[in-house]
Amino acid sequence: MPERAFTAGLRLDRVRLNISESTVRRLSFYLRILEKTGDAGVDTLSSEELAERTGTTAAQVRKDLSLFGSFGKRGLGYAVPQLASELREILGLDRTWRVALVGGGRIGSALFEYGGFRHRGFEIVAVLDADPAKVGTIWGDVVLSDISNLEAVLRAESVDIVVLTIPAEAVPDVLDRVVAGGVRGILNFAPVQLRVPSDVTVKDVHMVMELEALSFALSQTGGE
Amino acid sequence: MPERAFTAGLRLDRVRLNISESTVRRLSFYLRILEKTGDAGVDTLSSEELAERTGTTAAQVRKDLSLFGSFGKRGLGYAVPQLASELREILGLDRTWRVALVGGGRIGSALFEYGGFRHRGFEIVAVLDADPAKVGTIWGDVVLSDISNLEAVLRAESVDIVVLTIPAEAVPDVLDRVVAGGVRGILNFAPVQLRVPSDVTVKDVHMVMELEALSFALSQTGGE
DNA sequence: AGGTGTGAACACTTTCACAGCA
DNA sequence: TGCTGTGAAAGTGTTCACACCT
Repeated sequence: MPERAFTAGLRLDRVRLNISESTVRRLSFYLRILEKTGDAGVDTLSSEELAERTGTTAAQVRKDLSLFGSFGKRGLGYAVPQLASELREILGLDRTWRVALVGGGRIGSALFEYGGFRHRGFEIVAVLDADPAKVGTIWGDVVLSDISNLEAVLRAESVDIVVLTIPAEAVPDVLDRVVAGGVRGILNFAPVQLRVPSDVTVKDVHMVMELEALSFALSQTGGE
Repeated sequence: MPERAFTAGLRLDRVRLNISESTVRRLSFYLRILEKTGDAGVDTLSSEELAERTGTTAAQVRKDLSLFGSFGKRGLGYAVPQLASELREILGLDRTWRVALVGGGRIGSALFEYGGFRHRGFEIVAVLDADPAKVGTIWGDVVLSDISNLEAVLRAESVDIVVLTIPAEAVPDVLDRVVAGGVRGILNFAPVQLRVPSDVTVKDVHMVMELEALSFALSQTGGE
């Protein structure tokens, strides 16, 4: 792995440091804003401006960034393209990730159709489902595989990340085989707790739970 | 030692108390587990068992529940149907919520197709889009409306919650009109920060940011 | 004995406030 | 002067440990 002398010390720190979930989510948001303002021809942004556009505070922005290095210029702010490039490297977005979609049902096909993943470097290289009627159908430039070949497909395609959109009942069996297939990152849409080895990272997207949280919030304020 | 008021006052406290995001998300998860185990014929669950199934700790479960009342029986645990019913009431799920889907593009139509919302009491009563070619098309039992009628449709259908699946550029204008339409809950899929009055609640679903968080996690451990 | 409810301790995150540099 | 980078303070959320009840 190539190292740059300039930031070499910081690079090493970051594996030891415990970077919080919330910090990472904000970094991703900062990057989005930087790309957007960069396209608009702006070449410098202050922590204050970044904070305003991402709904946080200037101090928070500076703290988040300072965990990884000193990217700003005092009195000026941050150089947009440079910081964007740093963030891409920090987030591991300076490469393409190979993604398998496990579950070709409604959510699965929706995510595939959506297409927003590919633009940001997440390429769907395989789609799998248990339904024999779906196996062999063409999805974009991918042929849907039988989930019984899960491990083999994951290894053959060098899959880094699995997007899991199967029903809750199917999870225990499929999850074991995803892990056995060497995958260490899972984006989970099934409304169950995934139990995985500590070297596997899971991020959950639970839309219904978010709706229920809205329901809670509306009930609170509405009842006053 | 100061004497505490008897538990009768807790219901009232709950509007004043600040319940954290994470607590609400866990409550929603507890409810799911309770419904699942209830269907399986189990009628008592300990905090330990609930914790195990939701990926948290027994102390956390008890703390979360104790914010709203004393629902358990010492030495026994929690009665499944009773606690489920309490949680539904706490979360405001003892009613139906009227939802409008604003944005009939890929994500929007995917969410509509998905159908998982209706089962949990979130009924989609309107779909809106700016594309003239889509206006008038039939979505289930709903006719897609022109987004230029947004406020009127929201009021006519007594919409409680908007699911926002429009492109980032369209957000500022549409958001103002959603708020003007009297909606106080928004499930946002657009990758921008929504600025809303304090009586409006927003929950974000940012799938690409979750993928980027996975990318970060994989880059960290992979480099060691 | 067994498991809840809860104050107190602890850990983590955010905000403050200001030194230091362009 | 303007804005970053960062220790210290404040605030929030989680875990511990045990009294208490069935």
